[in-house]
Amino acid sequence: MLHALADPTRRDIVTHVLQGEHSVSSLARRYPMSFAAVQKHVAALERADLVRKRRHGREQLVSGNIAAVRDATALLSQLEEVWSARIDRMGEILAEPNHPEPNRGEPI
Amino acid sequence: MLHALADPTRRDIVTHVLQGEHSVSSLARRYPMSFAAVQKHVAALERADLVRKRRHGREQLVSGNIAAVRDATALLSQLEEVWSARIDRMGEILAEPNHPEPNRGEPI
DNA sequence: ATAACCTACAACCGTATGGTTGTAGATCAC
DNA sequence: GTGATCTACAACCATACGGTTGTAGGTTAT
Repeated sequence: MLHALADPTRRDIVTHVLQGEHSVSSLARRYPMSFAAVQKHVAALERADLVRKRRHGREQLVSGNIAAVRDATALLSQLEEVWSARIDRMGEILAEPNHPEPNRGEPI
Repeated sequence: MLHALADPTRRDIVTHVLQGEHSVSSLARRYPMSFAAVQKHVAALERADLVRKRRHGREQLVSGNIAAVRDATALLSQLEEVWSARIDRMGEILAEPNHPEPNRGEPI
């Protein structure tokens, strides 16, 4: 899923379809690559559930799935939480009376 | 950078080195793959500046760069902002008097 | 000095990725 | 019906990815 968002073209596609539905071909016109290439990008986003498709006559309308984007963001936020948890622990340790030397377990 | 975080092993490495410094070999011991493989992962994370290395004797101590993680999170958050901006616009449009049919520019 | 350890890097392999072109099925406009 | 359009998919290509093994250099311990 993060892999799907790692490509700039795909992020741009997600940005646009989050603002409203777009057909695959109208999306394809925005980028300097073939229709098939954009179609593959959309398929990759669809596989990651970042995007949904809805048939409308001969065209396929693509829209963004905000929930999946939030999931991705949450995943990264977890990393930040780990970091702040470490900071908290450091605060606790420093708050303790006569704390030992904080080496990495390698006694001198 | 998102690509660097797309791999589960690399995310796990980031998680650990955000909590404290670890040598490359001690990291390697955590995963069911060769030392060289883990070394490559660390190199990829270093290229994305998600991780820093510091020489200490014969070992190389790896630590996490929280700023880069925040940048990645911010990048995804921008997508969510686009979404909420759309919601806001929808509110405005609905608030307008006699709004026209919101088709996609294809007159019937 | 020798052995053990940590790291870096190159070479290789199978597979996935991002792109292309081409073909074919639906659907719409005329 | 015919032609234009939108989509899907297969085949192909070059490159990158994630993994392996092997080699070599620097550091520590004995």
